[in-house]
Amino acid sequence: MPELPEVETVVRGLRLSLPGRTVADVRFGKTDFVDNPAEIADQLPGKQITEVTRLGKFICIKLQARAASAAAGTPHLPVYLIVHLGMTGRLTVLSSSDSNLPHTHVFFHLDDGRELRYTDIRRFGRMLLLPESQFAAFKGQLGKEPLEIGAEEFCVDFASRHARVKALLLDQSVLCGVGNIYADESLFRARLHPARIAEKLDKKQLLALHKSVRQILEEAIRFRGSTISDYFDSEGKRGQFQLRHRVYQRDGKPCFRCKTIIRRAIVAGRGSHFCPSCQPAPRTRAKKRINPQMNTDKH
DNA sequence: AGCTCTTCCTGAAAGC
DNA sequence: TGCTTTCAGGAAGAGC
Repeated sequence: MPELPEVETVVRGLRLSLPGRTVADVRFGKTDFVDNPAEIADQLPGKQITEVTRLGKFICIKLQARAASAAAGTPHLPVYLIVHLGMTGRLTVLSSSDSNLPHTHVFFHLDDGRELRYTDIRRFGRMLLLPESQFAAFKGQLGKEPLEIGAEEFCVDFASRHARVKALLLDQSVLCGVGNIYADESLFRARLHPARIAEKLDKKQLLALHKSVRQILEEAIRFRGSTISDYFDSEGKRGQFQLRHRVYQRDGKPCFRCKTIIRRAIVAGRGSHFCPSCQPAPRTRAKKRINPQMNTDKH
């Protein structure tokens, strides 16, 4: 599923072909994942793409009226087309003669005859248009960029929280961009069990987590993301980082570090993969324990 | 504050 | 064989 490294890979690909292009026309299929399809279809034609950036897991495509039409009168302020790929979203630039992938729901016709297409099997993605004036507020709702946050800041943010460390890593208002794969891989590298309570971690552990999140994301970007089933970049290519996963979807297989069998359990509502030996479970209060291990096992 | 449950959606895989 | 059920998961919202 597209998380920060996958979205970054898509953005880097789009940056090679979109800036400078003008949107000629917009066509929609299903629109239940689009906030304001009519507005998008109305406002984008005639606007030129000036920038493609990433905010967490969001792709931000900045568009402006071209100089000539702006000079003609009506004030045309920049707008941002914001795209979240959800679970199965894909953005691809294709020639208009290329055949359609199934579940393609948005077509942006460009002035060079090509099309930017949005495909999303499950439609868990999201698309919206933001005027520039609302972009800062949108950005403000998101947590800090995991590749930018400093070690001290990271420690302060986590040490003040009572939540499970896995839940915090996934919380987009704390850190933006980390999803299930990279949360599990980061926790394994930092040797922390996903159910550990953040405020109970010591400084050394928090520093290790900060470092591993950053390292894992950087490595995953280098490998162009992870393709489990549905992720493909803007050129339709698969990622390669899934070949280097140490725990994600490796339940039942031996740990690369110690050979203990990797387990899967639900933590913070998400399937979580960990090595029970490298990542010891937090101490639990001695209560009536029916199943002394993790009582939420699958299989 | 933070946890769990539910909803959205489809296709793969398991169950019968 | 073929139909039915279950499940995965990012994010948001409800309820505790």
